Amino acid sequence: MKIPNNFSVNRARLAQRKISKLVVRRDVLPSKISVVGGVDVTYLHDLAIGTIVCLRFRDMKLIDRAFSIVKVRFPYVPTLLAFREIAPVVAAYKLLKIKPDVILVDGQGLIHPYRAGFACHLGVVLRKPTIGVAKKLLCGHILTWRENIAYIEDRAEIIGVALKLKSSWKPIYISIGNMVSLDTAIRIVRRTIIHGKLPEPIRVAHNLANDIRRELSEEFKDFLNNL
DNA sequence: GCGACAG
DNA sequence: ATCTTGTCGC
Repeated sequence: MKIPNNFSVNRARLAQRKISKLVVRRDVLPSKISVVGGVDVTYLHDLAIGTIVCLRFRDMKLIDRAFSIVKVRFPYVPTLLAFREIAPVVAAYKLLKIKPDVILVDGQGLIHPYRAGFACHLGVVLRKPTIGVAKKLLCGHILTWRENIAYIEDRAEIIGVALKLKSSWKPIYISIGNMVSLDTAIRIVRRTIIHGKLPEPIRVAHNLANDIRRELSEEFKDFLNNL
């Protein structure tokens, strides 16, 4: 698939400029978090499978989950990921019985050239606290390490942190999405990491998405093979 | 102009 | 992200 047309890209840039202005960088969430959400999106041909899970903060137990399957309407373009993934995630969010206090997103928040990563985009659209957790850096650079954490700076602005969970592992990159301060975002991410280097809500959402994709490809095996 | 570039 | 088994390393 090719980049849409310049008009769509320009519209997306204008939208990102507005979204970045709507991002709330202070804590506007309960002081005692009780439910943490996690989202992920996976693909099967031209279908996007969006998942969202709710874990009880106290013990990271799964208490609700939902998913949606929609046709992909936007190609993957670095810096425009949100436009590709937001539809399936919002659709899944609406199906939840229990709404999370804060949502962990697989991707960047403020660590984005226009300060409008997927976590910011989703947080503004849902008017919900969100946090971006990414496995790679999209922009900016790592400043001085203090223990296992280092700020990420871009154009003279601190936009997130790199966190090394094991000396031999590559760091993960944490940035705020909406309605949380960076300090709170770091605290929440640290408390939700149990296995591996990703927060439990994101891992569970990722596993759910993969399970659904496997079932789908199994169900339509013959049909898909003839494409 | 060139390179880099979340999932 | 996805196509994919064994395999190198902690």
